[in-house]
Amino acid sequence: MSIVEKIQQAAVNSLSNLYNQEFNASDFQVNQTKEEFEGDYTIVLFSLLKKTGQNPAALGEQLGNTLLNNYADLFSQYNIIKGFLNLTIKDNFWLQILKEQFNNARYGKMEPNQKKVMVEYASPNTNKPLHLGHLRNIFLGWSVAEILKANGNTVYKSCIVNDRGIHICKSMIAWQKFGNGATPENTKTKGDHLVGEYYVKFNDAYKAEIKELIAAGMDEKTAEKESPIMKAAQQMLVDWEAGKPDVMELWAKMNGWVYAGFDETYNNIGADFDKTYYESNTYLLGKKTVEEGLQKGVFVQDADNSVWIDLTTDGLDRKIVQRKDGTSVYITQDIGLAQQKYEEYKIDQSIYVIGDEQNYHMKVLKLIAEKLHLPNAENIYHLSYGMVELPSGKMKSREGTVVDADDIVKEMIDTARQHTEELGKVKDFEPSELVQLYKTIGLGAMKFYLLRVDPKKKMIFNPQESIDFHGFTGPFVQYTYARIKSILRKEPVSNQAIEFSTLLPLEKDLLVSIEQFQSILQQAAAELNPSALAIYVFNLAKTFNSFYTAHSIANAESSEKKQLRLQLAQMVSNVLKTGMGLLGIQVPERM
RNA sequence: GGCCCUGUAGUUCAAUGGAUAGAAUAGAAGUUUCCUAAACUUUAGAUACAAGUUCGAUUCUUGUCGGGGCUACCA
Repeated sequence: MSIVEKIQQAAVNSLSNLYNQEFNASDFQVNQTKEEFEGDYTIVLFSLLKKTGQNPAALGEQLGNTLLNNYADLFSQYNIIKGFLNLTIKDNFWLQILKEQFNNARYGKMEPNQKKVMVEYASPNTNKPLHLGHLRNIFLGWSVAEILKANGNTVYKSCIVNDRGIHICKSMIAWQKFGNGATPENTKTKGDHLVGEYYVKFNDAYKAEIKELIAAGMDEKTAEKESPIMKAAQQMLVDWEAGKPDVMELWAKMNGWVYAGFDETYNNIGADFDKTYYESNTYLLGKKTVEEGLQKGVFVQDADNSVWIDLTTDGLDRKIVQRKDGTSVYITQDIGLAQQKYEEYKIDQSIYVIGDEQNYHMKVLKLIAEKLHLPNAENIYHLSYGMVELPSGKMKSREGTVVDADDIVKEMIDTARQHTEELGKVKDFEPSELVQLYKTIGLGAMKFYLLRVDPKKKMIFNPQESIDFHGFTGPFVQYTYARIKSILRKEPVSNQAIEFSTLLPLEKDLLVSIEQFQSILQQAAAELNPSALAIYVFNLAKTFNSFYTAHSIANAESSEKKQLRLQLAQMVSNVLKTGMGLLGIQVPERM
């Protein structure tokens, strides 16, 4: 039980006795006491005034007194300012945590429970490489999955690869036309980048053709339709759906290049999946669902045979679920896949990490699933995150402002190397250790920068700021960790329990913060919000740095103090490592 | 047009309806014979506007003004 819950429980018991009424924990708002007041935690009294018929001062006295008398092991003193009852927790409480947990590397993580969750994330198209927006998605999805695991859930990470459709055919046509047999090997180009180049070439050729046709007297709309290269792409899609062998072969070959490229990127940034779905396998799913939906009267068929769902009573529109030619649309296969996920894994919750531009789509998906009474429909959850923008505005492929994922990662690692070399602290490092260190720092900075913001909000990616290694950044936390490890290498922690006495303010601050770790983990899981964890870890590191500057560990005032501080430092390092790990960020032993 | 999101220091971000709105960075001033100065300390600086609900509003409601997204027989 957390200290906040303990306080709430104690308050419930106290007031229930005093007033012979029912109170529950949520009646008591317990906050950390503001720095300018004396105390550790504060009970806000205002909301209790009506129920007790007291004024704040009287109620505060009464409650404070009772708590002090009945929970003498927990509270040492209290004071009341306006409607706030400030409580000071006994040092012994904090010291007890240290005593029991200082050697527990798993501190904060929870025991396994029965819940199974799937987190779908990344979900790229195979016609171009990953970009900065994908990185936010990937870091977020991965971290949320790990946070849920740390809370005891069984988690499956999944990915749906968008490997079919007109966009893929565009790259294929352009490669046929302009490729001259180019392969990743003979061009020394990463496969996803190579395919992306042909996607761009297609669009260039397409634009040129339109221009030509317009010059020949055609109007723009017709020109767009009559462009030979576009017609060829459309024909290719038809051929693909018909399974034409040479088209299938080319498709498999080029997708293979892309997958190899993606795998390299995933590997490099530490993303992994338990299950990968391919749209080419799922796009026919959901046809049966359409049948059933018609039977149930959830869907209606128009005269031209297209199938629709009317969501106007839910404040949305009429939405198509099957074309007049009988083919599935995007949402149909999503319904099918949602069912398949459930059947395969019997999941209790299905989380989709998808940008907020698809809010409407996901709302429709869930509504349809509910109306069809699909199992676990109510547990479909769209983890909607905001777009990543540049200081100059939105990324636009047309204007060439899209930040490539591989490029930016490389740039971060390069900057880490450059900066580390300037500091000149790594003269005795092995070359392999250096490579690892630069990657740890560069990726750490990148991940922290993208995860420290509330996922729901759109964010600005400022290239200059993102490679800053000072302040609210990943490297700041990593540095704190490395400093602790440096001490612990020289001064081993004794495994013997030590009887401690009293705590200095900064020592207590650290323990108060450490105590909150599990609550933060629970909060991050409940909100599916890694930024809560990032902020927490940063604050803990900051507190430690203040402590480090103010008090010596190795040359502490007494051997008892030294042991206390060593254990404290070890606990901080454990929490930092666990917390950063859940963000997908490694921490170096030295830097 | 309809639906949804959003507006906090110069900038990027915090704040389950609670105390004097926190950080970081940029600015100003300092700290190294002492465990890693990628650090620490001090300082100045903000809730778009207007009503309402409340003991109390950055938070909830309404309106005004900004910014963004969605609204395809695309995915």
